[in-house]
Amino acid sequence: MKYIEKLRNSGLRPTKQRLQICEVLFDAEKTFHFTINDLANKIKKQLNNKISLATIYNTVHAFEKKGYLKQIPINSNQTYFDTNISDHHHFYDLKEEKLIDLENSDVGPINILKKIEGKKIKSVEVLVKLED
Amino acid sequence: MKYIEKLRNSGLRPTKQRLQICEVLFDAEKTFHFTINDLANKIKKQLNNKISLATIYNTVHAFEKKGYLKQIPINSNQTYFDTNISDHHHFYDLKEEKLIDLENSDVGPINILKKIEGKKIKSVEVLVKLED
DNA sequence: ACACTTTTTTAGAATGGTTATAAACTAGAC
DNA sequence: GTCTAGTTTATAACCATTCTAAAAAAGTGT
Repeated sequence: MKYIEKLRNSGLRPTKQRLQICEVLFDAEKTFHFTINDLANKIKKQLNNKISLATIYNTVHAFEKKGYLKQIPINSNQTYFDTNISDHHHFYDLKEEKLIDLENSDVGPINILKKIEGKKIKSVEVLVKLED
Repeated sequence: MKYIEKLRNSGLRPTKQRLQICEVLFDAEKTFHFTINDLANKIKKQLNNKISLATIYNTVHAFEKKGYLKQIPINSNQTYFDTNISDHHHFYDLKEEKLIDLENSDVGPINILKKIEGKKIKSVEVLVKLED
C-alpha cells in the first residue's frame, strides 16, 4: 500500500479506514471538490463499505491539518474540501451551486501591498462568483 | 428618520425593528464585520431593546439581498457579514480569528483570464490568511 | 377613525451539519 | 502474547439557522 508510508510519516497510524479514505481521495484521476456527505457516499459506493461518519470527519480534518486537503472558503451550510492542494482559486457558479477550479495562471499575480505587523501571509485565496 | 425612505424604496416596510437595525448597522462611525449573534448583542446593549432572533435573521438576509450588506466568504461555523459594501477584500488572522479590511488599492488589479460560457462574473473576493 | 388585507414579528420547535462521548477495537512496542 | 496509546464507532449533544403558526403592525380604502 502506497499510503502507509505517507500516513506514518505524518504521525498517523495507517488504519484500514484511513487507507481506504486515501484511496478514494487520492487515487482519483482528477482532483475534486467534496463535502463530508459527498465523501461518505463515495466511500459507500466505491468501496462497498461503510465507514462511520465520525471517522470520516476525523480523518478529513487530520488530512487537512497535514496539508493533504484544503478547505475552500465559501459561504455554504456545508464545508467544502478540495483534493487539489496546489496554489489555485475557484469560480463559484451561484445558480448551479458548483465550484470550478481556476489555475493560478488564470488569475495572474496578486500582490498584497498592505502589511500587518508581526503577521505572515499564509495563503491568498480568490473566489469568483458567477451569475448568468 | 433617514432610513424610512431607503426601506420603502427597497419594497421593505419601515418597521420599528428594521429602523433600529438600520441604526445599529449604518449609523456606526466605521463599517464593521459581524455575526448574527454579534448583532443581537449590539442591539440589546446599544438600544436597550430586544429584537427576536428570527427578525434579525430575516432583516439581515433582506438587507443582504438588497445589497446593503455583504456576506464574507470564509470558513467558520458562523456566517460573517460586512457593513462595508464597497469593493474590497479581507485579511483573516487565523490566530485571533479576526477579519481586517483590505482596500481594493491594497491588492492591486485582479484579472480573471478564464471565461465560462454563458456566465458573467458577479464578484471577485480575495481572502488572505495570516499566521504569526 | 374604522374595517380589511398583507406583511412582519415573535417564541418556540424543528432541522441538519458538526462535534463530543465513552466503550469497543486495533496498531505498534516490548 | 501483553500492554498502552491511538483509533473507530454509534449515538447523543450542540448550536447556528430555518420553519411554523399565531399575534401584531403597516398600508389601503372608505
